[in-house]
Amino acid sequence: MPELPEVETMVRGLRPALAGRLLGTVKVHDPFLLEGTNCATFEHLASGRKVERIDRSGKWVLIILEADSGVIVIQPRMTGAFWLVPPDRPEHARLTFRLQGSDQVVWYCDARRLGKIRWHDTLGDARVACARSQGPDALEISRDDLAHRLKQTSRSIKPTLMDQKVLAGIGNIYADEILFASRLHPERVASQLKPAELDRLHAAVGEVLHRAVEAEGSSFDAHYRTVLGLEGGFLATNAMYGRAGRPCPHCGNPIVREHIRGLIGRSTYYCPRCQPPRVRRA
DNA sequence: CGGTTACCCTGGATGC
DNA sequence: TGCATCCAGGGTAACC
Repeated sequence: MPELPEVETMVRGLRPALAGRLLGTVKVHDPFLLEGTNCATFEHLASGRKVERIDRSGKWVLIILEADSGVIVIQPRMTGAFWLVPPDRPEHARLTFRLQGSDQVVWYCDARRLGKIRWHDTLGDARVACARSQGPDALEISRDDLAHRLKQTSRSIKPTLMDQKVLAGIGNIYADEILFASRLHPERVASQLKPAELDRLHAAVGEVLHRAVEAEGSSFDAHYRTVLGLEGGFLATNAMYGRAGRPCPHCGNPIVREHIRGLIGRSTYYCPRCQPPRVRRA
């Protein structure tokens, strides 16, 4: 469930706790999440290093160590989360960062163990790994780059927006909000959007994601919390996600929940009146 | 090769 | 009350 706004909230919360700090012991509690290296190697490489800064790439968290001595990349995927507050080890803790000269501990927890933890020797290696599986960040992509990328596929617009190789950061919740704000049906063919529709879509990507970052993301159950354990506020004000049968905030007609073509097993919420499958005649 | 589907994993909600 | 089933969905692999 962490999409771009939730991961951005994690990164902003981690910065004051980790940036510029010297790591003490780093401990992996669950080797299942670790890819490309073993626990002993990872712990040896990371422990005792100074954190230079925390970055985000799409839905990934990058913990960049000083003097290009390594990068820890964490993909929270569905249920990964960071915790600063609990003094004792929380449930589902998979990775622990202790800090030198402090009692502060940063926990990475992941109930469903879908998340991934990777070590990269250099920032260059980490950037290559990001670029291999992610397109431009959704908050940075230009209108023309987005338009060009959507032209390349005959898929529906919703699964295309959620394809991290097209642009990085959008998942199921924000795809629905963005398409509502753009007045586009989720099954519109990505390559057939008109220039005016591409304008609306590009504006909506930035507008919706910025609004969600301001609200510190979305929480619909205990899985996602900010690093202080607080709920994100986005779902208190959102238009579509989780609101089947309730009135569309624009036209008042009931919001529909469906499984759309190309996205089996995931719910899509939209307004059939405001988001018609084809362009209405003017 | 592009598009679609199955599967990974676990906890909470729902159904009988 | 208890057990089985379903559902959440990010991402990748395998499939057609």
